[in-house]
Amino acid sequence: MREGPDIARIASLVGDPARANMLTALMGGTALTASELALVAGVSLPTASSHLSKLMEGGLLTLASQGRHRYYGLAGPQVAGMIEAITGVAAAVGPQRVRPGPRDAAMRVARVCYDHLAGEQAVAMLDRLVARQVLLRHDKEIRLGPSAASHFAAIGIDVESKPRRPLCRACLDWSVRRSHLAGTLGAAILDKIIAEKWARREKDSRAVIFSPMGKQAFEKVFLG
Amino acid sequence: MREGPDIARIASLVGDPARANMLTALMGGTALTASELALVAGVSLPTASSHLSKLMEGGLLTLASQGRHRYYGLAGPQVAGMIEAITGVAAAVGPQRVRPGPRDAAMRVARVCYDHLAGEQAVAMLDRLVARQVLLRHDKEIRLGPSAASHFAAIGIDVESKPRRPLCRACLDWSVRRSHLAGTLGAAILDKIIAEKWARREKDSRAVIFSPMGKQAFEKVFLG
DNA sequence: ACAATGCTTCGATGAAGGACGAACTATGCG
DNA sequence: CGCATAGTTCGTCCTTCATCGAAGCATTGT
Repeated sequence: MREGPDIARIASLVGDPARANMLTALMGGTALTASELALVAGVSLPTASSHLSKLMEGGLLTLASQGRHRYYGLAGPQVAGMIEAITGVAAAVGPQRVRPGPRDAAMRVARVCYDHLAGEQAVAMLDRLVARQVLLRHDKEIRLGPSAASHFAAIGIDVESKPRRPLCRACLDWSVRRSHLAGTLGAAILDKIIAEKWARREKDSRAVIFSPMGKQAFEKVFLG
Repeated sequence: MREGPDIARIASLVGDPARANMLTALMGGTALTASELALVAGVSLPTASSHLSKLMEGGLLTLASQGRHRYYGLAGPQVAGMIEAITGVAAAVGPQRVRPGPRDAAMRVARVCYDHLAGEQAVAMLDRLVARQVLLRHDKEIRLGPSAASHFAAIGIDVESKPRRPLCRACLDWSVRRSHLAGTLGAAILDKIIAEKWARREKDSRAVIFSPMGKQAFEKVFLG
């Protein structure tokens, strides 16, 4: 009636519980098939298919067909950011729910948030990096400290080249209610954790499980 | 079914056209009465009242009763940020709409975005401040340059004291599709513009109309 | 070629919720 | 006190849309 972008259309796409569950599942960063998404959404395959075509039409998802599998993924960081923002409001506004965070203990400790690490571990990591002044923080604004380049280079992460996406971003952790590190640096650190096999992704979940040795290594590098 | 914050509940609140219009109107930053919101939403008063109580229950609005008037406003910056994020996705995803930006030409030039300035003027301002290195920008991250303190002090804006909200933030402008300046600094600049009477708020709209002299003054200070 | 798997389309059903008019409550004004 | 204005509550209508079973396509495997 008054305005350009059709915000109600987008919001109502997210506003259905089945679709919201799908999108939340896709925040794990990996693309999923229609059947998997039907499972997490708790609906039948036809119903899921209908939801998926709506989300596609709304531009929130991308589709990669591989043989008879069709992998759906989030359309991009902007969409992920929107889901994050909505999740943040929902978490802030909804302490009427009994459980204050993720039901699963493992999810509280460490989980994937689109392409970076979230949960207690991630919050502790950002805290420590800021305390050691590897990163400098003013509220939501995070930038590299003087020792950042050498610190991250030592573990094989390049922070010198300027990527198109923001290098550092604060992302409000909805279980701990404090910020963790997002952006390309956050993504690179998660890659590192998985590549070094310090932790593995829990199947069908966003949870990230550290091995005892991996936890030690992670803490040595990031919390030491 | 799987998860903590009830994101579908929040999103579905925004997902109704009438409510979306109300929230968008409240992005202007000023609280509005139920009748005014009924008007912008294009619904009858009873319908609006029903929507408003739902938004209240969802925690998206605050209410200030003054006599027989009840002023509804956005619950806070987090909610505003969420609306922004949704608007961004809707704008990015919805070029199927014929008009690429706000219908109203004045809205394209300058408008209020919750508590700061948006539109062509605002985008030009950020560009210029970055070009002059008053502000330093790496993608979404904006921080103060060396000359920022003196530059803003000269026009009566204090950037030294650290506020709780981020001082600078990039906010994607959905009409121009480039960033403008948000955060407390963005808000302070808008205050300045209004206080100096360089521009006035258009009634019942987010549009900001510069006077000829005000435009000159603004351009001298921020685009000069 | 035939079966099996993965997914989509079709059609019918049912429930949720948005719409408004009328009646009710509350505040302000003369 | 009585009238006007602002807003909410109630009851009812009606549209929208999520849901599922069954059937239809498409791709892979034997």
